[in-house]
Amino acid sequence: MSVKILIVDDHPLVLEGLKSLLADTEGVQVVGTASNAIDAITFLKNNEVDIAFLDINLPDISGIDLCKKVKDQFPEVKTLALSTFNERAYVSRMIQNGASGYLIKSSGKEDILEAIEQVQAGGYFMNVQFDQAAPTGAPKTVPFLTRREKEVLVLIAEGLTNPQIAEQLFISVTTVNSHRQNLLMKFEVSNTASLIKLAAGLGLI
Amino acid sequence: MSVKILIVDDHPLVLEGLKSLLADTEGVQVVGTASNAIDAITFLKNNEVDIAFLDINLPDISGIDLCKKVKDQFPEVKTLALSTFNERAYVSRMIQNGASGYLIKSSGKEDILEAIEQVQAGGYFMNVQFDQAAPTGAPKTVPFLTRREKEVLVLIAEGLTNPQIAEQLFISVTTVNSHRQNLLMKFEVSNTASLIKLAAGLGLI
DNA sequence: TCAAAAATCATGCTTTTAGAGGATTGATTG
DNA sequence: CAATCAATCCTCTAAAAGCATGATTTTTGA
Repeated sequence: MSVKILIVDDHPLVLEGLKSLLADTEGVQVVGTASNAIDAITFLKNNEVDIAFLDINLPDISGIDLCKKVKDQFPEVKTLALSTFNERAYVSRMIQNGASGYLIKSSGKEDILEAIEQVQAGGYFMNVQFDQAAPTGAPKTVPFLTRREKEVLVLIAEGLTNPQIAEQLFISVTTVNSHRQNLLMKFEVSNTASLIKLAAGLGLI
Repeated sequence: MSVKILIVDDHPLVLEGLKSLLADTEGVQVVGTASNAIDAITFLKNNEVDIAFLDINLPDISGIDLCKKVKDQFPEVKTLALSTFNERAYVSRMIQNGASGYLIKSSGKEDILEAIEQVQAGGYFMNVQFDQAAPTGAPKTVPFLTRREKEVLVLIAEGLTNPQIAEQLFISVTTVNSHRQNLLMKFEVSNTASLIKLAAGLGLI
């Protein structure tokens, strides 16, 4: 009996690539694909799936949220995060949300098959490149940000100054500054440039 | 006689996906793939190619530079830029460097085939999504940056301050500041946060 | 070769950030 | 209920960034 796989990614090329790579493989069967979270959930309701490959960047909701939804509604479905370099740091969040592993999209066929094997056996799979190839100042994990911090972060990225942000959010400049300091602390950086670079690399802005 | 295609991308999945999409298509033949610029150039030296699909983010040199190299050394080869959302703005630079068009990686099969047809006929191809889906404050074009400006930009993104950058580059703080001001001007922004966000979105850092 | 562009430096001024050290309120939750 | 945490506000200082204006020297490309 073959492992039933659902692929969720909004890039037809990735979909096609994975399908093609897995097509001629014994014991593995791509039973469906989806390009957004809603279709993915719908598919899971109506079909039996062993492993769901989840892209981290989806048009409607983030892969992280989708992962949570899937594990909540379909706990028997194992999930594998699909990420690119820049999203490495997201992965720990996926794992926290119940993912059984992750694959970077530049993985070769061997990695992918190994991942499926491991995960299907109830284990976890992590690309080895994960730890070594962490480029330029990526944090170990995506810091947990509060609602307000996220708002402030976005406004900083849009180029607003503290006074402007204060005006926008109807709060005092000192409060904005507090959030700003907290952001710097949580990202373990010491200025706006690094902050924005990291946040951008993590897809937060 | 079929159109001979070379695909240059460092993601096996994209390579596989494109190959798979084009495999069963009449009149189109993927004659080779490369995952970096050096391999691509080598392949072009030894093989006849009609159209080269060039990923914008390659491990060794940027797709923009590769595009230039290809057009210099192999003017008869037509080039098609492969980009993701975030790199839209790069595309104009590719066109300036002689590319015959671009495809975003989320294109479907129809788009890809149409692109090949157009380009092979001597025309240009642009995804329609290009103009409409320009998100959050992207500039019309990627500003042209000088060598020094790029260096300074990277160091800013790494979180260095003007004094630190000055020390690093063995130049005066005022000079660093000049470059910084020029960067702000060229990107049409007024602070570091916006600058880094844009630069990150364009894959410059 | 000659003009444009790049890289270099300076001065003075204002605004914004970064950093330290608090303090208060309200909600959540074990 | 007490502890925790988010969100709010405060003062003060020093450092850095932003803005204007202007100038000299290399490079480089047409």
